[in-house]
Amino acid sequence: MSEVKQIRILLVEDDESLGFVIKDNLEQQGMHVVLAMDGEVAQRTFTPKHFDVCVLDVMLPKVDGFALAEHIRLYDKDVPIIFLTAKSMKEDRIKGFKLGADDYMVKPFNIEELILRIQVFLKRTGKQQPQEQYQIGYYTFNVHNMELSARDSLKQLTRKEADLLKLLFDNKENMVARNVILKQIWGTDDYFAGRSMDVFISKLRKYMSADQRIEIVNHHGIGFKLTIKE
Amino acid sequence: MSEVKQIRILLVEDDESLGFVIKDNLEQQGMHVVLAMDGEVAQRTFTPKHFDVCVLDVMLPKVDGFALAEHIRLYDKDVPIIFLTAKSMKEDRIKGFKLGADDYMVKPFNIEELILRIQVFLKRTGKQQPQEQYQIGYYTFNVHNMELSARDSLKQLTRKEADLLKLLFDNKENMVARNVILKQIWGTDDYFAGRSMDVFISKLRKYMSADQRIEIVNHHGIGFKLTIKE
DNA sequence: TTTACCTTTAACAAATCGTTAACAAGATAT
DNA sequence: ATATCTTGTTAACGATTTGTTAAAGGTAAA
Repeated sequence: MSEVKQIRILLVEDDESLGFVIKDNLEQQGMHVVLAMDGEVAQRTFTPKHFDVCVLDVMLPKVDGFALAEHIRLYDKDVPIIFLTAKSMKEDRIKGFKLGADDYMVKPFNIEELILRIQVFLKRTGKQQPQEQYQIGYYTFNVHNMELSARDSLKQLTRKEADLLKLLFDNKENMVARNVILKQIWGTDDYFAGRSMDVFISKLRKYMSADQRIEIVNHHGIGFKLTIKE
Repeated sequence: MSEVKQIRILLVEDDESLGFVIKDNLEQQGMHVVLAMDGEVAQRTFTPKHFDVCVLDVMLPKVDGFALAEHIRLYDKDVPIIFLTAKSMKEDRIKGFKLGADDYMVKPFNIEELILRIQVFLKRTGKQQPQEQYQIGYYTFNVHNMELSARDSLKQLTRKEADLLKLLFDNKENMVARNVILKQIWGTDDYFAGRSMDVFISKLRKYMSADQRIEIVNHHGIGFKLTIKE
């Protein structure tokens, strides 16, 4: 089938917290994100043929988004550019499109929509997002499809099962505290959420019981740890 | 819609069964395929300006693929040539590329990838395929006409049915989230759009129910996945 | 306007998931 | 050692989601 490389995004955003929120979200999608906080740094960071999509704030210190886009276009006339702008002024929009902006989002925007638009470009340029596939013992865990497959079996996980397994795997060989799991996946860490979690741990153990090397161990009063022997 | 000429492919392959498999697949894409079983026949068959892409097996009886390429290049220095080669020998590749092979594939290869590479050439040379045709089990789905046809039947799909089927097929074997489908096709993801989508899913299932291998599976609260077994 | 066709809404059945309950088994502290 | 708290496991419940068919609503062509 087609090649699957990690998608690389250049994100230029001077608002630190927003920048990190976007970065986090895109990384959860399996993309690699380089975040630049001002236009000057971005200009130095940009390398032709390196990024698959650029996301630029319009208002930036030192070198603004439009100038940056011009710079990028000099070196790469194809890379999709998405502008982020605080106002919906038509002139901005037109100016942006003249410089070869391919899309444009008005703040505040929905991050899921940004992800969607990026994916549209990736598809258009024939690129594909890698699917996160974890190897757990002899199981393969496809995060996106929430499928846990072995040589002969395929178990469709539910959302919570998949979230929990991913969290444990992301911290494999390390203890994950009960309340960390609970807050992250259940949003609360009251008694019942805790019991619910225990039920899910039990389910995951059962699903993976065919591979003796995989263990979800409990530390009394602390939390759980996913270990894979050898 | 404007009239678009049918794409013509010259396929030279001495392995009869492989030849027919490739021919079938390309024809399902709406291309016209002339299959020659040896280099000599191919040489007589080739007419300048007639074919849009040539696909040549390297090892052929009588006149081999490289000699054939030389012959073709004499008369048409632009037509893209793709070599099929059983071995990945370096000398083979170098010899081929010098004679103007534009791409090559090592057997055994994925037919979908061959189709993809042909499409790259068609795009590059400004030619377009008259119509996208997808193979879904034993159905053929013509995106432009929105027709879903089997050996004996032909079902005219509506716009939404066709959009939905295309979206699912573009992500076949992968889960497509409900809200992704909804935003992309319905433009909104409110409750009623969701119910409407469920109705369309039900319709598509019914249309394709004759082929047991095709399944549109639901993952509770997540989305749908089109799978084609085998 | 009528007609034909497509999409949405409604209505009800069926399936699924997360939570809770209930009880057993471990672990820890007293 | 034993009382208390935590965890393991199974099953049942209830809420939500989905499957499906039919009716209603919309829209564009005749």
